[in-house]
Amino acid sequence: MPQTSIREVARRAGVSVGTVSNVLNRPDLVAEATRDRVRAAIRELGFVRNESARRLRQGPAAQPEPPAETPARAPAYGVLVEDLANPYASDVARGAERALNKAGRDVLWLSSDHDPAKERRGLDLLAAQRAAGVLVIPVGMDDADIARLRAAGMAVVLLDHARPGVCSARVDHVAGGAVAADRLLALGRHRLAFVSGRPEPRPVVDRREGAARTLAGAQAGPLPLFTMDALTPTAGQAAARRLLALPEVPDGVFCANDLLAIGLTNELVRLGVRVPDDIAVIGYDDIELAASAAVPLTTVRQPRRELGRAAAELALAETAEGAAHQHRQLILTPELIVRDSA
Amino acid sequence: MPQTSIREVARRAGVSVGTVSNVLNRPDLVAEATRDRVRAAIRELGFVRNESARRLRQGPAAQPEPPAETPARAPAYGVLVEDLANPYASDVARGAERALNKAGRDVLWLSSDHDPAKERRGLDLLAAQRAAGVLVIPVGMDDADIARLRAAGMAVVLLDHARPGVCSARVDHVAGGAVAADRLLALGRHRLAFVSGRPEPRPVVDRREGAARTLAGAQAGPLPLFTMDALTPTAGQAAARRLLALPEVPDGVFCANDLLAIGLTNELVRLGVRVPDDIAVIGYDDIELAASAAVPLTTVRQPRRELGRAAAELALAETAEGAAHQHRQLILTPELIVRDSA
DNA sequence: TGAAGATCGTGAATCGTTTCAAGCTACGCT
DNA sequence: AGCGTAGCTTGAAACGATTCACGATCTTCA
Repeated sequence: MPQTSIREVARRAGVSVGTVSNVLNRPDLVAEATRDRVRAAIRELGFVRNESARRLRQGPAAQPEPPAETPARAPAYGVLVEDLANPYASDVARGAERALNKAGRDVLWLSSDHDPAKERRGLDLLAAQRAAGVLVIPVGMDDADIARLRAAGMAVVLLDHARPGVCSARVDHVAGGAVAADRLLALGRHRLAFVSGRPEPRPVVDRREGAARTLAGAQAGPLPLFTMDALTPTAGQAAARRLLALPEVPDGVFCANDLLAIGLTNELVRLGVRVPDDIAVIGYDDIELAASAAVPLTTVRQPRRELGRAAAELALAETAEGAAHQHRQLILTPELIVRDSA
Repeated sequence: MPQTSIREVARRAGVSVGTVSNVLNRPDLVAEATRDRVRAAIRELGFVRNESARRLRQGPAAQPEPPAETPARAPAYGVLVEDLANPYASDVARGAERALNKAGRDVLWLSSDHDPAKERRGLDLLAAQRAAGVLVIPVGMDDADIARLRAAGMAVVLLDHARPGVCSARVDHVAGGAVAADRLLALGRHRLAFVSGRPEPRPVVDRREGAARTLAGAQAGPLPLFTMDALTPTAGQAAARRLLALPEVPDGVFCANDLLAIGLTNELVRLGVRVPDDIAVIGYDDIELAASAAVPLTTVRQPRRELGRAAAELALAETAEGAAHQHRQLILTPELIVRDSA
């Protein structure tokens, strides 16, 4: 396939390439008759602008967006999440996308599937494409990765993680863990358990630590850790069976996320355990399903949309300010949502 | 920011640009000492290849992937889904991604949010970037859109929809609706209802039609339609209340998807209705949550991963075969998964 | 010693678009 | 008639990487 170029459009319309480009980018500079002829040629030939050439020519500075035919566009932002199937991640990313779209920017999503190698590949892809920036829930990035992105002129914003010298937006998970623990204590629960997924990421560690510290402060018991193989409802079911098999069954459970908590609660109920009477369950995230679960879930809400929006704004600011940009670490506060499960 | 180019790397390493390019793409052609010098320069300068220039030069033919430094990559495929928060869509897309990754291709996700304008913008973005192809759950595409994509040299595969002259992969939703209806009839249910989301997409219409036809064939009653404002658990809750308010409460409900069915079932149970004894509920999709729901959901399974994989293979074939490619419409068969809810 | 390879490097041409100084017309004004 | 101006259009020079025919050196062997 020979890929129709601006040159052929020009020939067909009987004008120069410069004129075609003008029609595409500054139609007001072109006489109406000419404009129409060019537009017709574009349609007839099925011409689609080659963005690679455009970007190559334009250099890194690309402007927002003048009115245009085949829409001239600023480079897109990438959103790289750990797991597209996780409602927490996709909600954050959607919040970010909305804000970016509002600013006229396109968004590409990539997923690392918790695999550092895939994460790196995705980052390199964005860097090579000279994306405007990337918002990333990191799973294994190091400073060299960040340096490479910066070298490609990209803005970098970390989600749910912090690192000096890089913009980031996250919630205070230690505080989140603390409010969960407070709630369980207030309900008079003392045989507690923390259920989480396997390769403990920092945010989960923080939640546990926040809870554990609160318990310690209240002279309350320890917070044994139950590690499942993922943060999914299926893992939650397994966790329920594991807890019930314990010599001393807990009366309060704090789950690392809502999916886990929902699976766990459902399985408990199915096995005849009353929630919250026999066992109180607290989740984390407040995903949509938490409210409509069989036992509406008490949980620690993360302001996910806002998190995404805030991250998007940091990225846009970094892009706009260039070298003058001051990196900022945003920390939002999570909030306990009391429903039925605890 | 001046964006370090291959030229500066060359200068720093004391070689020509051609040699740097060779180090990048065919390192075996370069003497070891030179290679090391160039690699060092690349590292020191934080050089990142400009993919725009590469693609511009390479033209549409881009090859798979020789061993390389800064990985040279074939153009990516786009996956454009209607709604990233929908587990059906993300599972299909993940199946596709896995297959494409296995073939050494990168994948970018875009979401149309059910908005035809946003869909078009995403397609145009991919076309302008000269992506290798796109797998799309369409929400408003027309033939002109497809022509534009083709003109940009892209492979196009429709997911969950069919259209003459375009590759597609989907399940037979009429059959899916039929097995659901059969199940309800087998359970002796006759006051049935169909619950769905608002702007009825074709696949949902098909499900309903399959069910309605089966009922008609069995001389069984009509299948009244209840339209909610989305296919979400929250909408399912609302649907439950609406059904219970009916003068004649149904004893069997077929939901357009699992999220709806889960929300509906949970709300019914909470309101003291027994599922399936009082009301049997059948969902559609068999998402992960269906199995671990409070009342494990009887549902019509779509082989989502396979669907994605099949679509990916169609796309790869189209890319490989070029003009010789024969467009194919794949139709897979859904399967009833009996659990507790019906 | 000298010729034929083998091994490495070079540098100019190229991809498709944008940009911009310069050119061309037609028109109005003095 | 002469000049200035406004309105359009042109054509060539970038942008950064890849490619490839061609040189330059070095080995090897008669």
